[in-house]
Amino acid sequence: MNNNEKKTGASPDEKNKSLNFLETIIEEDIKNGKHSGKVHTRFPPEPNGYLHIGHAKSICLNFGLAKKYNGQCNLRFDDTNPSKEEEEYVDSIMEDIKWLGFDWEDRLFYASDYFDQLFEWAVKLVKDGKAYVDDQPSELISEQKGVPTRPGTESPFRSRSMEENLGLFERMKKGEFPNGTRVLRAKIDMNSPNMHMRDPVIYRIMHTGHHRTGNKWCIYPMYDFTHGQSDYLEGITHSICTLEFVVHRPLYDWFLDNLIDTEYRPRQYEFARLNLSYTVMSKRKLLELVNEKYVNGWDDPRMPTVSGLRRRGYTPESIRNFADRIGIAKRENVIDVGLLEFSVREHLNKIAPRIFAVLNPLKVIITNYPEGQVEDLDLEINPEDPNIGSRIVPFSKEVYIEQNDFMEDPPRKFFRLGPGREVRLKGAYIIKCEDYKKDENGNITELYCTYDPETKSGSGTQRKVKGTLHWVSAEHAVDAEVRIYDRLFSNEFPDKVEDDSKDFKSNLNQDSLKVITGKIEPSVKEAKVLDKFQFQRLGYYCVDPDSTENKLVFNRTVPLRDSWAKQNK
RNA sequence: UGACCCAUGGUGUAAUGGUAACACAUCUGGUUUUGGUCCAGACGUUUAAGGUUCGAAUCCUUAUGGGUCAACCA
Repeated sequence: MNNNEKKTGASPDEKNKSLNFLETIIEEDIKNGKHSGKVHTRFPPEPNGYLHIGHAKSICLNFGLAKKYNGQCNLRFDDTNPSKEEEEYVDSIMEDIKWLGFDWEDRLFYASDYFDQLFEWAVKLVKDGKAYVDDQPSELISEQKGVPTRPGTESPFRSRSMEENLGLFERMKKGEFPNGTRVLRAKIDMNSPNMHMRDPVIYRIMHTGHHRTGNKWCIYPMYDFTHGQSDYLEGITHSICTLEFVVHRPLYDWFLDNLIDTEYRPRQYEFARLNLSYTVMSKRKLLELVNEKYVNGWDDPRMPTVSGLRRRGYTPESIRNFADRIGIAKRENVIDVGLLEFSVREHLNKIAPRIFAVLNPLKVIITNYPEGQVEDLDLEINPEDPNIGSRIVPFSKEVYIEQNDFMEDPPRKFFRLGPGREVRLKGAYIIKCEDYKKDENGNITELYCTYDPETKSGSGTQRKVKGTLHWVSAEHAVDAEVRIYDRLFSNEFPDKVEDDSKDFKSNLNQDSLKVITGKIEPSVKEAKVLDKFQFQRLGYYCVDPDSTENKLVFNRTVPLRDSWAKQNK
C-alpha cells in the first residue's frame, strides 16, 4: 500500500457511515415497500440568484440520496414569480450543479411547465367550494390574518357563491383586473394556530411576462400551491427542504388531499440549512454585497457562492467531501469555516503541483557561485504522488527568498536565515549568510551568502541543516499578480453587531483582499486558467480568469497550515 | 398571549433501551530537503428535574434555553 492509498481522506461515502435521519426514513420506506421501493428527489432552486455553499449542501443531499438508493433526482426551477426571476440565473445554476459533479440527465423541469394543470386544480378547488376570490387589498387581508397568538377574522368575500367565484377567477385569468385588486384564496381555517392555514392566497394577479411562458399568463400561483403538486406530478417520493418550511407542511398535504384521489403522495421532510462562520449566506445579503460593490460580483473569490469558491480554487471534490462531513440534521448549526478550508487543503495536497513562488522578495547574492552559471535542477512535482514526475527549475548566482525568512536578530528556534546561519535552498544547496545590506530606513535590502558546492540536492550529501527555504532565480523568475484573499468578515458571526445602528456590513474584514506582485518559477508560464498549485511553504493558489497572455493573476485559495506562525501569535 | 421544530465535547455529526464515538479545532511528541503532509498520543461531551426500566443520550412529564411562523416571496 503506498502513501496515497492509505489516506483517510478517501471519499467519506466509501466508509461505513451511520445513517442520517433522512437515510433512516428512506431505508424504512424501502423496507416497507413504500413507493415500490423507489427513491425520487428533486432540487428546486428559484432562479433569482446564484447558488451558494448552502445550496451545495442541498444538492449533495438530494442527488446523493438518489444515487445511494438507486433513484433519481430532478432539477426543477421554481419559477412562479416572474417579477424576480431571470434566465441568467437559470444558466448559472445549471453550470454550478454540473460543476459540482451532478447530473439531472433528461429531468430538467420548471414549475411553469405545470401552470395549466395548476390552474385546473385551482378551478377544481373553486368548484368544490374550497377556494374563493377575495377583492380586498393585501393590507386588509394581512390585517384579517391576525397574529400567531390571535385568531384571524374571515373575509367578507369568503362566502361568495361558487358560480361567482368561478366567473371572477376566469376574469382574473383573462386579465380583466389590474395587479393587486383580487386574489384567489383557499378556504381553510381562519382560526388555525398555523398562520399558513388561514385561507392562504394561492393565485395573484401579475401582469408580467415570464421567462418561459411569455405573456400567456397574468395570474401566477404561489409557492405553496405549486410545490407539492409539482412534486406529485414528477413522482417525487421524498421532498426535502429546509426547516423554515416545517409550518408549511400541513398546507402542502392539504392541497394534495383536496386535489388528488390516488394513494401516492410525495412527502416533505425538513433539515437544517448550512451556516458558516465568518460569512453570510442569505441571498439578500449576498446581493447587497454585490450591488454595493463590497465585492467584485457574485463570483468574487471571497463570496461563499459556488462560482466564488470555484474561482477561489476550490474543487468539486472538496466541496462534496465537506458536505459529507458536516452531516444532515434538524438542529440549527454554524459550521466552522476551518472545516471547509481543511477539506480543500486535503484535496489540493493530493493533486496540486508544487512550485516555488516568492511573494515578498529579498535578494540573495551567492558570492562564491560562478558568475553566469545556470543549473537546471530537477525537482519533484508532488511528494504525495511520486509517479507524476518532475519539473526543471533554474538556479543561479542571484535568487530571491521571502523577506520573513531572514531575521537580523533571530530567536533560537527560528530555523531560517540570520547572520552566520545556514539553511538549505530546497532542491539546491546549503547556503550561509555572511553579510547583509540595509537601507536608510533599516530595511534589509540584500543578503550576501556563500554556498557549499558539496551539498547539492540528490548528490548523496550527508550534511543536514534545520531549515529549508523556497527560492526563485532572480533572472528567470516570472512576475505575477497575486491576490491574497482572507475571510470576508472579521467577526465569526457577521450578524452580531454592537447596536442597531449597524448591520452585518460593519463586520466586513477590511483586509480581505491584498494585491501584490510575486516572483514565480518559470515553469508557471504554461499555467492555464483555474490551474491549481501549491506555492511551497505558503499555500494553495489558482490561476484567475483575469490572467492574460502577458500577465498571470493568482488567487490564494487557502494558506498552508503554519504551526510556526501559530506559535508566535 | 398560540402552534410547531430543536437541545450530545470549542464546532459539527453518530450511538436506533445495553462500553458515549468519529471528524475538525486545540495541545504533546515522532518522521520530514515544505515549520506542509504523514504517524502516535492527549484534552474534552449527553440542558435541568422528576418518572418508566435490571439498565436511559435514547421512552414519558415538566421546566429551561434556542429557533420558526403574522409577502399578493420562495
